[in-house]
Amino acid sequence: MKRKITLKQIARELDVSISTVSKALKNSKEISADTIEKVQAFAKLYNYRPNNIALSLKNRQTKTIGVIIPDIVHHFFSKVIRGIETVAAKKGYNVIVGLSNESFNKEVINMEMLANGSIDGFIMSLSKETLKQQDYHHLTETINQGMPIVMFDRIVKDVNCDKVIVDDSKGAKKAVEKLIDLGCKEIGIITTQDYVSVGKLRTKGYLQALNENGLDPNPEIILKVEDRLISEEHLSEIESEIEDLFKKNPKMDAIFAVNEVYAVTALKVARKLNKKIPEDIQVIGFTDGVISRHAIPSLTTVSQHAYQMGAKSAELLIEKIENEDFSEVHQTVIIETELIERESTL
Amino acid sequence: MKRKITLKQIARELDVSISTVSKALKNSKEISADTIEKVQAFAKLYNYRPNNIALSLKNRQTKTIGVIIPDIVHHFFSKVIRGIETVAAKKGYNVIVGLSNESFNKEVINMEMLANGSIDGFIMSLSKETLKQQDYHHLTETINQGMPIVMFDRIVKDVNCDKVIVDDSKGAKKAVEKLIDLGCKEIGIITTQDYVSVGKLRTKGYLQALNENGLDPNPEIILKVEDRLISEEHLSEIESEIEDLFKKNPKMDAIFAVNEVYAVTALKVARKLNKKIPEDIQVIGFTDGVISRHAIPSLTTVSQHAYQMGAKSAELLIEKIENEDFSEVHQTVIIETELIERESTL
DNA sequence: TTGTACGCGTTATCAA
DNA sequence: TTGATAACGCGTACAA
Repeated sequence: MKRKITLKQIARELDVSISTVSKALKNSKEISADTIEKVQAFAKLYNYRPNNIALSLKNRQTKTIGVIIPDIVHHFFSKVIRGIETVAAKKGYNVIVGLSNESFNKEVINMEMLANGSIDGFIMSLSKETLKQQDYHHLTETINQGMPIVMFDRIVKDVNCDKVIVDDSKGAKKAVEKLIDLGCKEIGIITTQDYVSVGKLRTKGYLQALNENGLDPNPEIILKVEDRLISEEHLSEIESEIEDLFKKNPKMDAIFAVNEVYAVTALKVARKLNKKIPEDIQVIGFTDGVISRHAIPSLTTVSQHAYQMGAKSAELLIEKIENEDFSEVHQTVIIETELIERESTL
Repeated sequence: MKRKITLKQIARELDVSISTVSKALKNSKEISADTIEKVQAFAKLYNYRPNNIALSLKNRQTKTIGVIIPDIVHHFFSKVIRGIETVAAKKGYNVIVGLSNESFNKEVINMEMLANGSIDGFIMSLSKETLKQQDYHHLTETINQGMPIVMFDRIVKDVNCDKVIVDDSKGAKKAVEKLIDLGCKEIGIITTQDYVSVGKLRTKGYLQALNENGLDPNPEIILKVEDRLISEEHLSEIESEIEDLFKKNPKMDAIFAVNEVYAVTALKVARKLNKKIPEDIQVIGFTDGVISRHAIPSLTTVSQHAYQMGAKSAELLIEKIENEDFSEVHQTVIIETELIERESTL
């Protein structure tokens, strides 16, 4: 029930001034050994801790990082957060999380809420709606107010800030090349609508790999799944789109999927149609999460190193926060993807 | 580059006093229409927003909730967070996340860091180490300082605070009864070591179901997996423990697993040993996450309604924060589990 | 060696 | 109708 103790209360109890207490707690040599001991003993007894809010106000920095992501129930994003949190904790920062839920409005509201002094900088990945509307005023405004931002994964070029991305295009290309190496001739892709930047880039890599290897892209086996929230209620609709793809293209001998859910759904459809994996059809997915690891057969995937993306983002942001000098130069860090081979490829 | 604008700056520009500006922005009728208009126009132009930190200091409340969990890369916990965040956002609260990573020390450090004014209350689930050591001084101390705590899932009775749990024992019992109804006679369990409270309770429910149905528990088919971090490097060791279980008990016709990973690993082992699911062995897991949903065959599970647990926790906490009167009465809310039937049972 | 005064940004009370 | 002042909790330059 008792409220936290303050310098003022200690000062009153001990009949000294507030500043004496403050100094004594910091072992200032301005203060006599006697007083120091007395004050520290008392402070310890009452478990005194300076009030973070007061410190924030005084120092004009909160030692906390704001993270805004579209969704937290998502292996990729939660792993990024873990990376952020680890680095943040190491450097004495807290992490405050805002969820946009893929909505532009929630993204804006969350940012405005946090930008008014609650945090020292943002790490964020854009919502689909934001990407679609191409409205980035909330980003540019906070940047103009001198608050650093680091964007990761779902970024946008026009905004002038640090960025951490994966080479989506190259990662996809490597995956498709792997399939080609394994002898596949008719490689299908299950991807998203074009406005999702990462989906577009992965499709680009897919096409590049085909071209450079003298294979003609076949529009019949390029499936751009209609947009809806991944993984929840619409799974069965996605499934039937994929089933169509399989049925109409019996000669297809490989699938590259731009995310886990599409990949594992392909697995499911294949099983339903009595196609053996990897013997009849080989499958590679993008994003290495629990679904891929625990799928049966386990999925070969392109790992984005989500943890490293988070860690790197946090490093960049904290560097900017603590080093005003760097505020003009922005860098884009590319995290290398890695092909993790498992059972869904030969 | 420009720093956020403050009342003081507006006052200086407009050559009025700070308090006049403050009142004008609040449409106080103490202020003349002229002044109000002038001030508001200026404020709008410069996009004035009150500084949250200053408000927190003044109002002695931060409007943010601290959440401490063992791991965020975990479907259950991230779903809880989503529930917390939704309710928090609706009531104007922010969510700050601390990860204990199953370590007692990190849990304590995180709490101390946040307890010094950064937040208005905690929502937390204990780390395994804390459960093991049974040291809860960090909880009781913060409670004594008047900061409300809501514990969920991995709770402990001795601590006097609001709690949100699932009826683990009952949920497990229902699952095992289902298996019995389906004709299973030799139902094995894959569970954790006893100090993990939820594992112990689920095992208890399993035993109850057997007893009440006249089945003798067979210690041979009760596997308490050695403790290690789920899901990461030690998967193959868990797998071989489970494989042993299967091989030594060929008559076993069902498995109840206390979490998703154990359940899906059982699936894998069964496949390896050419046991058909659900024809030869039926499987039910606890915790309804992506792994279960996307497994092939998809897993019948006991859903804990993680989202509701988070939402309820947030409601309880905010009620305590905003209603000092309630601070003495603590309640324990039990969220009903639900059996979600899928392909791994007949 | 200790204390006073000020500032961080805001609001509330009271005085002008 | 407006403004000065105090207070939230802290740290520090400067005065005593």
